Amino acid sequence: MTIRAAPNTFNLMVELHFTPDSARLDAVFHALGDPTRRNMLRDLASGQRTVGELAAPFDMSLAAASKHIRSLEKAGLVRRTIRGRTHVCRLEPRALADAHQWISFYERFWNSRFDVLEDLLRRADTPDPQGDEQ
Amino acid sequence: MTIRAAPNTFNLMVELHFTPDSARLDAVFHALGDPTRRNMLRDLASGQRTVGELAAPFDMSLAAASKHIRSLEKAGLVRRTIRGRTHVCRLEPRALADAHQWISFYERFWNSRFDVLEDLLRRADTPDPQGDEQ
DNA sequence: CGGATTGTCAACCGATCGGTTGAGGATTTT
DNA sequence: AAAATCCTCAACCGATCGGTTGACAATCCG
Repeated sequence: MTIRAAPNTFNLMVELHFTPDSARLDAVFHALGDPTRRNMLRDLASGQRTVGELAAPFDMSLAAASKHIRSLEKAGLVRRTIRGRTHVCRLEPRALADAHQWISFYERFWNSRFDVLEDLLRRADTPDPQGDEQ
Repeated sequence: MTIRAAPNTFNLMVELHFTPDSARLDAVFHALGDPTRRNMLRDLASGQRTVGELAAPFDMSLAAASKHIRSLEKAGLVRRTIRGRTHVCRLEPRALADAHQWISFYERFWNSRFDVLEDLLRRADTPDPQGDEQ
């Protein structure tokens, strides 16, 4: 009889090439991939908003907007506090910072003074078989 | 008889609250919202890769990986040049820069020394009706 | 030529997405 | 108590997503 680690969520995620980090980024980028939700975030940058206020600018049912907000919440981009019958939403910048940082890894590829050189280097590491392109 | 602007794609997009800019961000964030595609970008940061090389690390068919690459391409995150029978992919940093810049708008919400003050100010612009929270 | 190699395409599948409607819970207002 | 307000929930719908398989186009190699 061998001692085996009990299967758990974390092992599963590792096995499937997921990390908690990756799962969060999935949710954040997915949330950002919709213009309605991006507009809601813009709105929240000016201050807290109720669900109704967030929904107002959009030509859709309140239920639909509510789902968008829920998705923002799931991604950690928005926090909600219930005050009586109204739900007040605030921007939660941490998740945005995470996404920002992830993208920052690639910053050197667009804002370095050595753009051209770097590009050449990146191309060079697969030797060019002197063929025509296209 | 009135002179009316001929309907065109741009007008349609404006009317529907889309801008070309927004559509691009949709594609970019959507592409980034999948761990397979993010891993592919990481790979491309080390140099150009063929479709086969990009697909190799993943436990999925080549056709599936090919679709991911296509989605990265559609988002402008990757450029492809066909060289004989192999397709060589390179990172295209501009789209990433756009996404990065979009998120940067919110930078003040996470890295300012006035985090707490700003938060108070954002909360303050909707007057607090002295009620209990939750 | 014939056979690998590289990659796309089209059809299909189940799951998720983004929207709707209707019902109703909870709270506030009258 | 009754009505209005704020919002969620559940069921449903068509479209898109992420994967599969099989066929095949194109190129390289023997």
